[in-house]
Amino acid sequence: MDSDCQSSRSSSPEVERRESLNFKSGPMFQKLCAGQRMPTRGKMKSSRRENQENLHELRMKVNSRERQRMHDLNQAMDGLREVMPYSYGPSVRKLSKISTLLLARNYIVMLSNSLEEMRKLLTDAHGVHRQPGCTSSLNRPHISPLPQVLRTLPLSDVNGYIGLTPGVHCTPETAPHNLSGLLCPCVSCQPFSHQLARTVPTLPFTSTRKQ
DNA sequence: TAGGCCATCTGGTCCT
DNA sequence: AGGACCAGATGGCCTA
Repeated sequence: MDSDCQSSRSSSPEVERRESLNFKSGPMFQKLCAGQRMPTRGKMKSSRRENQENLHELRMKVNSRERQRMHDLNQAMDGLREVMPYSYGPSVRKLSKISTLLLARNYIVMLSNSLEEMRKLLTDAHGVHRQPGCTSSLNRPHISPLPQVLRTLPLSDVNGYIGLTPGVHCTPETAPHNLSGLLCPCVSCQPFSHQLARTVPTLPFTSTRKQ
């Protein structure tokens, strides 16, 4: 293989099997072969075989690049998982891709809010007046700006920080839910958040679990 | 066993 | 022309 497989499942056997079995019966191969001009009878066999080999080689090259591209994408996804406060711990299953993206989004929102609160506190502390046009909210409940600490906390504490507790059951009637200025991940507030519940059972999103 | 997640292949489209 | 990107299809693995 031209690259190491980063996933838990080895890709090599699958790749070899598919590339050897599928290609020559595949639609692309058949189409391309059908489109070839027939050489003179004497050279027909060797020429056709050459074409097939070239096409096969080309296909293998394209497949390999695509595989590498997806591996790079997965590596980036792993990098994202590493900086998420939820994603480590022996008892926590690896986040799915969709869960990673949704949680990352919420995490960014959370950090942004923390930053805004921090700015507000600093502004208040130093008696600096707001600039015209500043939209920082004044009536939002206080959020402790402790993202560094957050990363070392147990999951339950993190949940508490972002306003989610096990036992909170969101309903469509009460949406949008107030999570201290954060985006609630329940199905009522976010269309795709239900996937979190299924893939991350240790997170307190069980109220959105699909039955 | 059904459904979710994933890796891979493939063909099309866009870009350089 | 060749490579990157994308989305659909397919099949394997895993879990509830």
